Amino acid sequence: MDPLKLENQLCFPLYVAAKEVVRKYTPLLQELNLTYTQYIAMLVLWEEKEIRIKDLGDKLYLDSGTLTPLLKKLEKLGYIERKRSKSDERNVSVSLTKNGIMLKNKAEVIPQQIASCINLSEEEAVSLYQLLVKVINQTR
Amino acid sequence: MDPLKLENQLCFPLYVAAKEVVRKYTPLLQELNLTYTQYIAMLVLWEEKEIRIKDLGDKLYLDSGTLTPLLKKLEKLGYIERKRSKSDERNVSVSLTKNGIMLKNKAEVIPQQIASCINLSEEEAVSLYQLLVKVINQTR
DNA sequence: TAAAATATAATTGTATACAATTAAAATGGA
DNA sequence: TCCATTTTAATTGTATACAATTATATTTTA
Repeated sequence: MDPLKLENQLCFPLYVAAKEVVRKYTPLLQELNLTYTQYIAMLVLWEEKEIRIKDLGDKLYLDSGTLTPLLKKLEKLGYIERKRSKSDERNVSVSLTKNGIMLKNKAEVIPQQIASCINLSEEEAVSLYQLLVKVINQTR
Repeated sequence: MDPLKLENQLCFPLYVAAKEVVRKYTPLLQELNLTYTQYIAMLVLWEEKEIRIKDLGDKLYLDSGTLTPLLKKLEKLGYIERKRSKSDERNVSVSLTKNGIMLKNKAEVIPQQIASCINLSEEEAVSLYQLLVKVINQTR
């Protein structure tokens, strides 16, 4: 058993699966003018209404180097607004515009479309989810 | 159960786990002057000695848009050679240099180092592997 | 309180990813 | 054979990721 063989690597199918699933999102998200990363940022905003970039980064496991340009794009698209906090000027918060709120309707169909092409049983999906969470918690 | 909640998304922990595990590789691979993507390309070459870019792309799920600049970097580092096939000039093959072959020794320690920080049981690792393969096969 | 430390977003630089296109070579069918 | 199709790598353009640095603002501490 050679640990340097590609097929003996656990990380490689993880890397490929993530890449390929994200790629599945691409044509669906194009209808909303979003990329996958922009989409998960919108997911958070549809829950939170308003959030500091710092907290958004903690949730998405992304830093300002990724988020700053991404959020500027979402702002240019008219989905969000950015504003610097008055009480602590280090913080910038983002919040939904009317268009951003409305976009949620168009997004409703996406999870089902993805689920139907991933096509795991309920038990498999739960099991995969739990294993991934375990991996994530150990890499922190 | 809101399917648009971040925590109800299967893809999101998949995306994060892949990202974070790849990030774990980064400091280890720096010792070899490699990035993760360059590393998996080297894994294939340590098995195959020589391979067409097309076949390498099929194995790694990457296209020439990613591989061409990446392989040029590996060539510049002195780990591989690129040469166009004489019998079919559309094909370019890559093969290991002496330095590329020797690099394998330095890489031997990496799988164990990663395994120890992912820290899943044997059964969990097998289960995760199989679920990921299932996902990959369904996204093709 | 003044200096040091910390926190935050933005910037810079490097390396993917990938869709779409291009260019060259090879193949197949009329 | 000749032309349309296919195959392949390279190129182009856009969008991440992330380490490292920078610039401000805030908090802590001596």
